[in-house]
Amino acid sequence: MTTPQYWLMKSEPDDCSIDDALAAPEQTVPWTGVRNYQARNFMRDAMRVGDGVLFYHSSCPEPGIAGIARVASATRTDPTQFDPKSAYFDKASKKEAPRWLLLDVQALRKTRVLGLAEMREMPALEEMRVLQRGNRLSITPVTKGEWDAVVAQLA
DNA sequence: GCCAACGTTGGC
DNA sequence: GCCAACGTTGGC
Repeated sequence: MTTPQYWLMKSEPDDCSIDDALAAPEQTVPWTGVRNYQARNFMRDAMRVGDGVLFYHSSCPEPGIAGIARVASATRTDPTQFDPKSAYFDKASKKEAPRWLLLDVQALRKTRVLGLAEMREMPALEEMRVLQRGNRLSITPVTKGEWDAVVAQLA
């Protein structure tokens, strides 16, 4: 039994919002489109079923945390890398050695949006990975302290 | 649309 | 292995 871990996962709401995830079967969506090795390695090497996920809306009018979710599966091959019609197609990825993985994310509840500006005002989030200058990772680790502070702020 | 910041690619 | 050029991310 390992201690639960916490993550923040960015999604463009035009692509998959917290509402979309809640409306999916079992409130679960395959997290397609991760095309960054560091983020992939988090999924493959560190994320475990049951880990907490802050569901973050990016590239939208109101960026911020929009819901709470959980990791719902281990990793498997992301099929969109082999689909020439997909925006996530990767012509350099070979079937016999897929580069990209996904895992399932289960939405648990929608929250009010905890916006970026409000997050930056929270002392408990001062060192939060996603808020660091220049961060572009779509999946970042969240400490228990940060998780608790976010959940309390949303309550 | 702008632009800062970063990751990846590819020539050498 | 270096590093310039390029593409992408993502807030504003």
